[in-house]
Amino acid sequence: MRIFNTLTRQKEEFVPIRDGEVGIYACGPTVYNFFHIGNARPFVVFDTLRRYLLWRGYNVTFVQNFTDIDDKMINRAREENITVPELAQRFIEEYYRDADALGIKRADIAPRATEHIGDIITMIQTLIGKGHAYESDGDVYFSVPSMPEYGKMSAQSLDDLESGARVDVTDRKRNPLDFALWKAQKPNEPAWDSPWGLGRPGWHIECSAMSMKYLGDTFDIHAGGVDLVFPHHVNEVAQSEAATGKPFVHYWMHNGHINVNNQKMSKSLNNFFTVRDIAREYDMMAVRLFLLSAQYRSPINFSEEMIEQATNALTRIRNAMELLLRTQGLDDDAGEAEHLLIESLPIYRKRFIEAMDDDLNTADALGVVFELVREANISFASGGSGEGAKSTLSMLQELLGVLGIDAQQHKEDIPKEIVALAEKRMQARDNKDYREADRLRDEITALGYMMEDTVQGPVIKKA
RNA sequence: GGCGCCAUAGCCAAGCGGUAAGGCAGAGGUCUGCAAAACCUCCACCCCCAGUUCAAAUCUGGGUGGCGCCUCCA
Repeated sequence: MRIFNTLTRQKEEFVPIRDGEVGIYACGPTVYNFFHIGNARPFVVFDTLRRYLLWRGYNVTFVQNFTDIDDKMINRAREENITVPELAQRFIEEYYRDADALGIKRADIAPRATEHIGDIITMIQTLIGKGHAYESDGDVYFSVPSMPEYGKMSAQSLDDLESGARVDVTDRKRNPLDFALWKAQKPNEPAWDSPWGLGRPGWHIECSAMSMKYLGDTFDIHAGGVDLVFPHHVNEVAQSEAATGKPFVHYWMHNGHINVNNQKMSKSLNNFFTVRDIAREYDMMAVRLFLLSAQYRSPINFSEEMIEQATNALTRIRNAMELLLRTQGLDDDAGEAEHLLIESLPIYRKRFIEAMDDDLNTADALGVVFELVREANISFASGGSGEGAKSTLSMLQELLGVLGIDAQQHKEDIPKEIVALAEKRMQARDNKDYREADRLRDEITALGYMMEDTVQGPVIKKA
């Protein structure tokens, strides 16, 4: 597999540190609110990466943190008049509710910053001991000039950064670029005891401490949104490598943004859509399909129209799967088209792999899936062998499963009254009383269901 | 000001030197009692201008237009 590595700004062949094993750390949410569709992109994209690597036979350890202490947490807790831990607990639960709906597998390890204060303190002590950090009035800062390579990943030299520095200038810092590892307690803030007095960890240090704790000093893949490259990830690299003297991460992956009207979606512009709100109106699997419809590094525009397009595309997949499902019960002879399709199933798999191997090109991979859908429709339109339908369906499900798209229509019980109406309609139809049949179908439609007459008989679906 | 990214049909989106995948929408048709679904056909001189090459959407240079990062941010 080839992965675009932000470190080198090019696609590189992915070679894991240990054969057959992959360690991935993905920056998770700050749990102070519902997450928006822009937040959802990395969750879905890197979940897809994980699923793909697992499918290819790797033993994957996937770590995604919860940031449960920072300014946003403290402010929000105050507004809500609850404690920070209460806020965190609530939005971790809400995170899982939305993430589950999007088909995001739960991380193998989901560490919380507040549960790793000890690890963080130990790491800060190491940095101070090695001369890469210093205490100042209860704060601890990382000394950026102590790492000459600083900023390499963001393609910015120390000089560039210094000239354009817009960071807070505090007299506690020796250099404006230095960043906080530990922040002394301010009035009414949650705090933990430390060698520098009461305080709390800075943002960047938690990811370094937790990722290395669970994945080792050097691990394979670290992922997140592009906006995290600087300063978050740059700082992680600096402090981690300063602490261990070893390379921190081999491959850095960064997803592009989701825009609204070609503008970045952000809280300050107030143009964001939470996944929770979208879920009220749209199928979450369509949302996932939308998120995977472009290669993960390119920016994509969010709009209702895009979700509707994805919804219709999803329906096309579902229709084909239903056709295959119905055909499974049949015992017709396989036609020529079917034979050809069955023979070419491995080719679809191969093309799918080629697409995914190319830096997780899900857009291309989806193209392969849709071609398979069309061939399935052609081959099984008027019957076919149950066996053939079964293998086609399982290939389709396998590929969709890698993308995390559960296209299986969830079997809902059709209410008895609807079934009764459908039976009456069948009788009317058999009697060639089409007027009555159509009237009954309209009635069913009005009740929120759909009737379709297929080769295998009538089908009732929820509209 | 510094550092990057992008520009393919009405809307999305692959393509990475050999003559434009796929999805949505639209038009016509086939099938069907009618619908629906499905299938078939149609719908792109790849932002502009130069250059390299037998051959460029694909490489180079220059424009133009959009976006991002440099500050909390997925």
